[in-house]
Amino acid sequence: MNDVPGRSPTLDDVAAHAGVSTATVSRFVNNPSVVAPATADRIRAAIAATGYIPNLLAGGLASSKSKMVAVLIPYLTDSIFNDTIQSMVEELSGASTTVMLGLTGVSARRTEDLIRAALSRRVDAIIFTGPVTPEVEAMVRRSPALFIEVWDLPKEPIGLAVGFSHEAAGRDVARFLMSRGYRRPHLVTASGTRAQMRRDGFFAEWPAAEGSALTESSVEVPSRFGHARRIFAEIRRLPDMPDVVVCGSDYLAQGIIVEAMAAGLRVPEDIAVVGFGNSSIAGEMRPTITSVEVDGARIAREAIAAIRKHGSGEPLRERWIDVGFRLIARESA
Amino acid sequence: MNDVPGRSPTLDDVAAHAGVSTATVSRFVNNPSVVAPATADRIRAAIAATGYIPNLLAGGLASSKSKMVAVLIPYLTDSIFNDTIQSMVEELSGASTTVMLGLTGVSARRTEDLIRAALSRRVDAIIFTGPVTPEVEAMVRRSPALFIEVWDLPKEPIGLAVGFSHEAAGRDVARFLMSRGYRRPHLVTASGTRAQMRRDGFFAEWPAAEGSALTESSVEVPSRFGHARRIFAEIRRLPDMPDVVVCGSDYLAQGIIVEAMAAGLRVPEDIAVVGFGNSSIAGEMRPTITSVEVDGARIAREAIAAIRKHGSGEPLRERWIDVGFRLIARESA
DNA sequence: AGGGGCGATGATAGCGCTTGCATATGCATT
DNA sequence: AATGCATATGCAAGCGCTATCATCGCCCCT
Repeated sequence: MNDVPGRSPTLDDVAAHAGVSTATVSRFVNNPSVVAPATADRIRAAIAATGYIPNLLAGGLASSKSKMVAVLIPYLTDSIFNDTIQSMVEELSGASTTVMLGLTGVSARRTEDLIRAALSRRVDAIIFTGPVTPEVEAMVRRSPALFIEVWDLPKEPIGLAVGFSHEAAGRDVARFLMSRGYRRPHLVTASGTRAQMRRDGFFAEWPAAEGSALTESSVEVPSRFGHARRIFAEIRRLPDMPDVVVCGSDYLAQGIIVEAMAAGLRVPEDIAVVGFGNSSIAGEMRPTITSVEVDGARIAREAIAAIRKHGSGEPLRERWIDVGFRLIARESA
Repeated sequence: MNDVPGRSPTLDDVAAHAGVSTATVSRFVNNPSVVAPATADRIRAAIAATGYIPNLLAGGLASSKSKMVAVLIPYLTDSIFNDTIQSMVEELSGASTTVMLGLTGVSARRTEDLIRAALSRRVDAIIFTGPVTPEVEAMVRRSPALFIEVWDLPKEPIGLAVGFSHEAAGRDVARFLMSRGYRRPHLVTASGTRAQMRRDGFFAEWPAAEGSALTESSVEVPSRFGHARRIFAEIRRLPDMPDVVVCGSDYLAQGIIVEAMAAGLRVPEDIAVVGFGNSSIAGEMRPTITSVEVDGARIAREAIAAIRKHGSGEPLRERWIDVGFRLIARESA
């Protein structure tokens, strides 16, 4: 099957086999419609006969575009981004771009290493979520790669930001709970910046009205199911039980519900719960979980549309794309 | 900061700046210890001054090794592999290899495309899980990339297999449940091959003893939390209630527990539940979930050790690495 | 019939790095 | 002093593509 067993076939092999120049084969590979139909057929046959697989390292070097984008997120496990990543990877693969995945954790050092690695591969874009250190900013600014911050809308994005206002989301949740008559919310906030912003929004909106009280506790990022035991224990020790627990993720919300039920409480009658992210489980849990929906797929699409534009030389017109969010009231609150 | 603003600095720029040849800089970058300390210092300074970032496309082309490995899995969301992937990506990044992530879904077509894409990047290895079609096998066999099938131990691995016997795992669960006195198990099997193997193992082991009955239902892969409603409804319609539900993932097990509790049943007294994979939630759920632990981190380590060996020219001695599994009895069964 | 334009193809100079080979230097050995 | 052998560095030929420019027919228009 393989004409030259020792080494993998190259463009030259295909060209020789098809009786055309390498340039023509290259053109065919990148855009079949520019070669004459008859030639195309011969090349196609030659490719099949030789078992040719393009070498994108060489291609990328020559064209200085890698058709590769880096996706850098903090965690994979139980992560609120999972749905977004899933769509992102699907969309990108569909557009025949390779996804380089990096897990930054909370370490700035690691983030830097990953950015450097991405830049080393001359990625077309870096999709990033998390705090940007000055070092990272410096590296990224002088590179031609498009830098896309997702899930948030920083005041001064380096490249493009695709996300929503966490502060506004926090406010919305506060208003919703007030309107439902809750008076004693307990916030569980993860140490990450975005969660803090939602918390601040909530606090800003919550009225210091009579009979209303606001308590809180914190967890390490990410807001996981497993944190629920400790948090619930903390809540029970509070002098006055809160009437609703506001969580940083649906997983944590799920955990709180499980704990509450194990303690013999009813949700939402005895204690209500609000999640965040509208993960698939939110609608599947019993009771179903009131949550804030973020359109992860849309974030993915917008990011990729921007990458495509940027790739074809078009300058980006906007610096922020606000995809908004939507509070979905379900059974848990 | 950047000496030549228009284009990103190359090895030549650094070499000129440090007053050495490009070869020396290249050697320094790849293995600092081979250049004289004084030279090393000058080069280090030159790199800092120019803001040089190596171009791995060029490097890979020249050395025909990309320091990149492809990780191809079916899903990300709620996936039983999440922990494995997490460790895999961490380990790989630590070894300064880039991870190319591909989501195959259940489509053979897509799998092929992803394998082709990986091969196009001249990845050093492909870490794969899922069924291997003849087309994929053909492509992979003629490439120098190491092909590692994880999570399973196929009879004839193409390259290396790192996993465990699903059939044995199924048998173990069966024996465990018998010993605990369960008599009416209900199996929930996902349509994937590995889940089928566990099921077959379970069936082979389960005795057709008197008073014992075996029922089953099936779900699409992956075995998700969300399937629980339908499955539980199915179970309730059974003429005789099973005494234990055996699930293909801890997420599904979690879902069954939630459904059972919502229906007013006690777990495990009224109905017991067994999960699979020992995801973090297994030990955190209430009740904690009896599950089969698979050492995902070990799979990751073994795979990466093999890649490193393969990279340094050593031939692989073994074709299978059995990491085993361990049934962890907890509260749910 | 001549010229212009266009579509299809070929020739070829890099893209930025690695690496085998050659060279140079220093030091221990005879 | 002559020899040998590490060790440190330079030279230069590619790695397999892409993209620019040039060439060649061929058809259409005047």
